[in-house]
Amino acid sequence: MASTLPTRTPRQDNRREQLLDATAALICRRGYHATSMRDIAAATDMLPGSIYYHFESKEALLVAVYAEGVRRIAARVDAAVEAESQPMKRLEAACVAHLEMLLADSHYAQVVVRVLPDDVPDARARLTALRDDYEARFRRLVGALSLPARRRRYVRLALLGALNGAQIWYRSSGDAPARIARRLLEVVREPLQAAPR
Amino acid sequence: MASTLPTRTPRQDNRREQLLDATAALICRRGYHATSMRDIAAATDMLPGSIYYHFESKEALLVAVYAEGVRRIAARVDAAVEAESQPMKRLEAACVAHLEMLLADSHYAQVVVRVLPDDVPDARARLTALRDDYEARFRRLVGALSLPARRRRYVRLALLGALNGAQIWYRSSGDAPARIARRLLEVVREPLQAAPR
DNA sequence: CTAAATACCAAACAACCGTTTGTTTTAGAT
DNA sequence: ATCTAAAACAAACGGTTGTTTGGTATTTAG
Repeated sequence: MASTLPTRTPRQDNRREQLLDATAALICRRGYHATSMRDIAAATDMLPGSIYYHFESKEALLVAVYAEGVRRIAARVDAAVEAESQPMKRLEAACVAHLEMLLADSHYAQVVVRVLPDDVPDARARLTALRDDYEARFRRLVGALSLPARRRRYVRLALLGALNGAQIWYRSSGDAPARIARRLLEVVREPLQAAPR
Repeated sequence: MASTLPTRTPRQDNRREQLLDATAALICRRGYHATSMRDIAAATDMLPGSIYYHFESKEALLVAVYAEGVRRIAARVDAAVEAESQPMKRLEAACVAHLEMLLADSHYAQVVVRVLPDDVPDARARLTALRDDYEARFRRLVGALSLPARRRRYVRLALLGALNGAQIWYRSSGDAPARIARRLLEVVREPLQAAPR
């Protein structure tokens, strides 16, 4: 017990962060199961066993990346939201920030959406908790729109589904993430023609 | 070359279909990489090697399940759409059929949405082609709504994203798939309050 | 009835997996 | 300069992976 009591400050050449970066990049491109510890080691110029100095398991490494992903996208969204005051503008800012992180700026954030909790049964609970914590922001933002209560839930779910789905079809050659975000929000905001032809 | 020229009709006790069923069920629950050939064999009361009589590789097995998934959900959606004539009713029927298959009725259909083409690089092209073929239906259905041309694309993408996203949060204890589908379509159809508070 | 093709078993293959162990190098505090 | 903990190496562990090979019932068609 308490085998590492005499702890002094980490070295400056600590490569823990580098390890997280590489893992995020690999998992976000190929998925969790298709990424091996040896892949991660190679991307970091390490030997596979060395990773275990920093993380006790592959799963723990994933959870760390996932948590960092939530932290980063949440921070970016929060900052964007705080810059606006009108509820709809705040929601729009959140959507734009969310999608910029998800499509372009952060491998970490992409892992949060790409890795399904069911992919890693033993970490399922922790991953969903992290994700729920993040998505609570959208609950609040949609809640501020003064919609009928029973619509709120589906507006939020539709919006998040539409945004996250972009990860599948997005190409960097097309519309920029911010524009996509606004267009998708626009779909939810403005009515379709309701009359039959 | 042409090693299997003398082909006669398959036996009656052929278990190919059983194999596809088991694979669909397993992949839809745990994902492609987390499902091993031995898992599939066990679920079919076979030995792992025996699978290779029916499919030349694990990848080929996935592609077969995926293709069958597209076939089934497409058939169901087509039938539902044909029963309606008004464009919006047709789209609604498609959404309902899509989500019923995706959330409850078909493991095959669930595989189509759960397995990302990037999970299996060597089959990527075939999987995306199959998926695109299916989604073309929604392109046509949305196209019939007489929307401004530049909105069509994002309406389709938002709708499919919202529907497919339900696979993540759906619980059988909540709203039924058909109701969820109508609620999500409703979000796209009816305007949010646009005025600031 | 018989020949041939179907459908599977049984057993192994090499490669890869996540992880452990013992040792060595290296940086930072004293 | 010395000592210690941090951080990595080197090499292997047992287990699992997808797949192959050779043999054997079983069924169907002529």
